[in-house]
Amino acid sequence: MSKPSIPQGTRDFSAETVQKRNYILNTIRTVFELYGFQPLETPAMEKLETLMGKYGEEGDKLIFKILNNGLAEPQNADKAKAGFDKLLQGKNTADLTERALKYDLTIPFARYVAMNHGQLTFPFKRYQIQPVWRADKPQRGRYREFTQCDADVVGSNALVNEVELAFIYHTVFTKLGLKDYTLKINSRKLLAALAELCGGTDKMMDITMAIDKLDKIGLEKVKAELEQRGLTAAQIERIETYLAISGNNDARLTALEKLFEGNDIAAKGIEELRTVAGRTKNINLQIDLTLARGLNYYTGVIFEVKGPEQVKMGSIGGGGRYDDLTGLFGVPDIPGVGISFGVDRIYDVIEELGLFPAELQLGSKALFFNLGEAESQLAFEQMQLLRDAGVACEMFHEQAKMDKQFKYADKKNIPYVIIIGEREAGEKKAMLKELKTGKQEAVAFDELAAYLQLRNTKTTK
RNA sequence: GUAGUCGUAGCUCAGUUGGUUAGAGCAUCAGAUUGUGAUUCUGAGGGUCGGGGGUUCGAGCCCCCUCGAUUACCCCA
Repeated sequence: MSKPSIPQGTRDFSAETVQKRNYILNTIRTVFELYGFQPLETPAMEKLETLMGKYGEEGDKLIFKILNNGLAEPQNADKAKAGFDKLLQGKNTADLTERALKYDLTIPFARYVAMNHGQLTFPFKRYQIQPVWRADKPQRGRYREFTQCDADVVGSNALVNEVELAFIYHTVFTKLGLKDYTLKINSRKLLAALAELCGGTDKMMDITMAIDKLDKIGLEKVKAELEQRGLTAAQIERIETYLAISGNNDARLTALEKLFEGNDIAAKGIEELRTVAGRTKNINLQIDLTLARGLNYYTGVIFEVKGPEQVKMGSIGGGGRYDDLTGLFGVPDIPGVGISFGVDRIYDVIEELGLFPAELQLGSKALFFNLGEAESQLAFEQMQLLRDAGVACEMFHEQAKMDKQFKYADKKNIPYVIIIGEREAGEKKAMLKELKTGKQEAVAFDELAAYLQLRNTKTTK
C-alpha cells in the first residue's frame, strides 16, 4: 500500500489553522447577521442539471461530477456503456452521472429560492458559509475544495442593497485588520452599452474578456486581442476612449456621461454607480471600468475585492446584481444582488501579512503536572473544579519527569502549569507558574479558578 | 486542459561523469541528574531516495508513465 495522501488541491486543517479560519468566519458571520442576513445551508451535492450551463462552457468543465451508483448491475450495464460512448463525444449523460458537487453557493441558493418562493418573505436576505468544489488546476490561492461566504438579497431592486453590501465588505476587512484592500465597482450595463456601440450586444463577452485583462497585459495587447476577436479599428478606438477614462469617481462618471450620451442602458448604469458611490463616500470604493467578472448572470452593479498590493493574491471577493437568476429555474422576476468572500485566500493574505491576533492559538489554559498516584488524584479534583468554572485545562497523562511535562506544556502553547505535590497538598495550595515569564507563586486551592479567570480576558471579542 | 521547474529521515538540506552498506544539522526517544524547562554527556530509533516500469554488471542520479507540490497560460475565490 502506498503512503496515505489526500486528493489534489484539498487540505487537512490543523487545530491552529481551524482556529484562525474560525476567526475569519466568525467575523464575517457576525457582520452578515448585523446587517440582517440569516443563515442557509444547502447540500454538498446538487442534481447535475441544476448546475450545468450556469457558469459558461469553461465552468461546466470544472464541475466535479459524481458517478452514478449501481452501474455494474446487469439492468444498467448497457445504458452505462452507451452513456460512456456519449461522454467520449463530449456530451454529458445522466446514464453515468446525475449529481455533482456544488460549484458555488449562488446557483444552489437560486434553486432554493425557486423551490420555496411561496413561503419566503421578500426581500429575502440570506447568508451561506459552506465549502464548494472546482476541478481547477491548483495554484497559489486556488484550491479544489474551498469555502465561500455569500450574502445575497433577492426580491428587491433597491440600490440600498448594493450600498449595504459595500459596507459589509468594508466592515469585515476593517475588523480583520486588512486595511489596504481595494473594493472595485462597475456596472454590467456600461459594458453592455459599450458593446452596443461597438458591433452589437453579441460582442459583449468578447469585449469584456479582453478589457478585463488590461492591468495584466497592457493596452497594446488588449487592442491586439480585440482585433483578433473581430472588432474593427473604429470600434477599438472607441473602446480605447472608454478605457482611457481616469480620475476620481466623479470625474469618471462625468466622462462616461459624455461618452455614452443618448444611450439609455449606459445612462442607467451611470446612475447606479453614481448612487452607490455617492452613498459610500467614507469608505474606499473605486469605480473601475475594466472590471468585468466572469460569471455571465450579472446584469447590474458588479463588485470585486483585491487584497493588498504586496501579496499578489488577486481577487479575494466579488459579487454583483442579477436580474433574473431564479428564471433559470422557472420562477421569473426575482431580482437580486449578492457578494462573496474567498475565505481561503483571505486566510493566505492575513497569514502572509502576519495579521492574525496572537491570542487565537490558546488550547488549554493550564497544565496540571502529574507527580505520582496520590498527587495526581488530588490534582484531578482541582482540575475538575477549574473545568466547572470554565477554565480549559488538562493533566499530563502519566507520571513523568518535570522536564518532560514542561516541554509538553511549551509545545502545546499552554500558558500556565500547576504543580501539586506533597508539599502543596499539605498546605492546600498549588504552585502556579507562568511559562512565558517564568514567575511562579503559591495559590490557595479555592482561589485558583478566580486567579486564572482574571487572566482570561482577551480570548473573546 | 496546455507548458516549465521540483520531489532524498518528522523538518531544512548534502549526495562527485551512474560505482561498495545513502549522510549532516535540528527534532524525537532512552539513560545519567531528580521539586522547576537550560547546558552538557552517553546511547538509540527513524529512509523500499514520491509510486510504477525500463536501460545498465550496477540507478538517488539516465529514459518512460503516474501521483503530488509549484509557476505561467486558460479560467477563477
